[in-house]
Amino acid sequence: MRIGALAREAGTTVRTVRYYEEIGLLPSDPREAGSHREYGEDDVERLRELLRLKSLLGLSLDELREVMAGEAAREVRRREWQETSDPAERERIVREALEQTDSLLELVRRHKADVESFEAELNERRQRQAHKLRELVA
Amino acid sequence: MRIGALAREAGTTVRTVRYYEEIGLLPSDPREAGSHREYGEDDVERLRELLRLKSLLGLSLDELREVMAGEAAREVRRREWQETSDPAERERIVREALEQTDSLLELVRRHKADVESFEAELNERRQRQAHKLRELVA
DNA sequence: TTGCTCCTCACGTCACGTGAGGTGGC
DNA sequence: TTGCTCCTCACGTCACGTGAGGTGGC
Repeated sequence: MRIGALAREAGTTVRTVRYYEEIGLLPSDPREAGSHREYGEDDVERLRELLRLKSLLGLSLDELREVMAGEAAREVRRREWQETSDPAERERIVREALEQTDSLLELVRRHKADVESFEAELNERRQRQAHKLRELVA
Repeated sequence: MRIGALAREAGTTVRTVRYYEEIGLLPSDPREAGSHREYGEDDVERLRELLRLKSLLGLSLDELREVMAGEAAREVRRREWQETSDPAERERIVREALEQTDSLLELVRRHKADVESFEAELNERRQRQAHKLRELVA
């Protein structure tokens, strides 16, 4: 899969993918200078998650880098998982993955709470306006 | 109220206020060159609303300008309201205000739906991980 | 061979941050 | 008079957009 396909699948532009690689948000396995980049399905997923965290929660690329420290660890965990069959090891890996998911959920819920409080404020405003309208029509 | 107080009250910086004035998001009543800007309580409210629409929904300043066409109209409505006592006129004004509030609510609800669908996806991921953990421990 | 996509500079833009140097009001 | 805040340039930065000019793969 080349860069154009990746960008299309993830819903962004080729330039954004190159920029994310430049600043280290996406992996840049060493290529011959001028040769094409190659990507897989997990790159699509990773990029999609980055884009959603950015557009929905408004995180900066620096903040994304911190969150993605967890995401990079996620891939490492997958590989470790394949390489071990020790149940104790596997349990540790799953517990780490759970922690990462929980911290993302925390972020999303906090943001949702802010959105809901704004929504509530607008609803009150609507109530007042509707009330005023009823007064006038009555 | 001067620019520093306005920025503090609204939770932003002096530079941002000046920039918003420069691009026409905040009013720039003509001053003598070099003299101080003056603001009131409604400027605080307007700025707060701008900042929330930007940070929560991720709107660009161009998009804010469109939304604020409605907000500017809101102030105009307030003045019109004071100047008329004709019930038909007043009814029209309130109906316009309601429409503006409803369109903001639409924006907020759409965004909230996106956030909730991301939250749901993370919750599913959490479920799968918790399930895997139970398998390992059992 | 012809299109389409890819590559690397490199300058432009949006939304401000951050001094530089100077002036106004309690 | 001394601080603090204000003012206007103006250059810097972050997260890309947008060509310019050239190369690679079906």
